[in-house]
Amino acid sequence: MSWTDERVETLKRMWAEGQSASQIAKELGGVTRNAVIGKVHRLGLSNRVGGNGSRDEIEEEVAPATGTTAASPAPAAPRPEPARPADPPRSADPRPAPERPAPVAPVAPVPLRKPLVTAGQPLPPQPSANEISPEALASVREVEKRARRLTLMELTERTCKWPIGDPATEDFWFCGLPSSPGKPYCEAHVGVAFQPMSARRDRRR
DNA sequence: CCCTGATTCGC
DNA sequence: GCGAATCAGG
Repeated sequence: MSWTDERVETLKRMWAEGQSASQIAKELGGVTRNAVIGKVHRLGLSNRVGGNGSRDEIEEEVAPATGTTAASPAPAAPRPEPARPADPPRSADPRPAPERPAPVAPVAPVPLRKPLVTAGQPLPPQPSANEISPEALASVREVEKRARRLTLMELTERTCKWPIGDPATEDFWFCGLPSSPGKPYCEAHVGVAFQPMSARRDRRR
């Protein structure tokens, strides 16, 4: 595989989206995450800066470094300190605003997520204490106490993706325990997710 | 152990 | 330019 324009484009897009190198490699196929990372660096977009506010330049280039540890006390960065846009803009302002209702914090501490998933159709499995073996149910209850409570983004190919709680509220997370190889759920949840046809024969009436 | 990105260096 | 091997972490 070679880096065609299209593949590079995909790489750039996914990298900008914050996808990991391994995910990108998987998507592209035919390359490893190392290849992706290597390419990312060659493209000069190693610093994953999409819209981050903290601009920390790492412009250190201590040249000498002769064998032993150079005891140079560091050049002491000059730090120009660009300009403090504190509030001088309102230079000749004879009558400052009476009062500011609120300082207004630049960032809301709480995302204020509520209707993340409005009551929709595709509510996942959710065992309805229906026709599930008692032992399997017990196992699930037990396991859910130890669930890792992962968020959607934290799931990987080998974490249990069993949803727990109400998707419409904050009380929602994914099991996250190690999933059975090749299965989407951990052992306990596999037990309730995949039922033999024989075991679930009619109940609809 | 799973994963992440960073770097090196022979090709 | 490429990417496996390796490094350095979480």
